[in-house]
Amino acid sequence: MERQFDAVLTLMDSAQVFHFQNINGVYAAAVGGRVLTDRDDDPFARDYFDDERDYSHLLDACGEFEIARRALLMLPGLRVLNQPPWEALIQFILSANNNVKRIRTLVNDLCRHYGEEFEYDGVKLYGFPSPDTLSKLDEEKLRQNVTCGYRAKYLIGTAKMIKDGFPLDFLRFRPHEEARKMLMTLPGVGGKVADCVLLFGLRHASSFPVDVWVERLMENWFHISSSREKMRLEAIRILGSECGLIQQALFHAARTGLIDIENKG
DNA sequence: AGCCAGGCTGACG
DNA sequence: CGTCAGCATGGC
Repeated sequence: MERQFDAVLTLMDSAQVFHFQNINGVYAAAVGGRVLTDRDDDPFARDYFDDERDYSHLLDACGEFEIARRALLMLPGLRVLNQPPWEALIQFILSANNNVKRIRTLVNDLCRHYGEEFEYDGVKLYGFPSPDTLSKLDEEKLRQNVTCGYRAKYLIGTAKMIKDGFPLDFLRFRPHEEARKMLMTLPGVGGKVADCVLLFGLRHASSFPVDVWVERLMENWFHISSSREKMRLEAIRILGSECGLIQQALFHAARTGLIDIENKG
């Protein structure tokens, strides 16, 4: 039962999730209170890996966005994950103003210190700490164990709000922009982080995160040198209801140099 | 050495 | 509404 998705690209290199490991050629992590590998074929796994979705028609949605078509063609095995919302939220609070390598370090340190321990093929795996666990941490100790700097108070503050009843999972069923505004009331969650949580955790495929790479790409290829917010709305308008899936190809191609973001050669 | 990284917050126009 | 300094840390 081979999947058509590229496990290395999606789980290791795409910066949607940061705690997967290569264990003797199997890609594994603790997800949703269990061990999950790219070989699993149960309902949870199929949902997480977005197996049911048809990605082939995304090319048709690119419209005037020629560079998006190119990015998609270069990355046929890239999938957008359906992560547990809390896991996406924590990872992308840590992502703010950090590079991918360092995000991976922070996420793994957080899980190793405070998450539940699992094992796969003799290797220990760690899940994400619960909101309850995180909300009780001392900020100084957290910063000692996980060198996340000023983000420590965001993690703890957000965990407290979740524990106090913030309806995180429910936002999956609310309209995109309403869910986005709600997320932005959490400490450490601005527009960009909210968009990533919507896309990777809350199944809002119409979410279009604009980070520094996508911003540069849109400036140079569309001469839209405006705010990230305007870029976001413009991308949604052009690319439509699954623009987030296209965004992942654009982001990865831009960040890794697969496409040249500097000049429109 | 110094700029940059999947930005956010609060202050100030 | 928009702009902007400050922020922790480490990669390159």
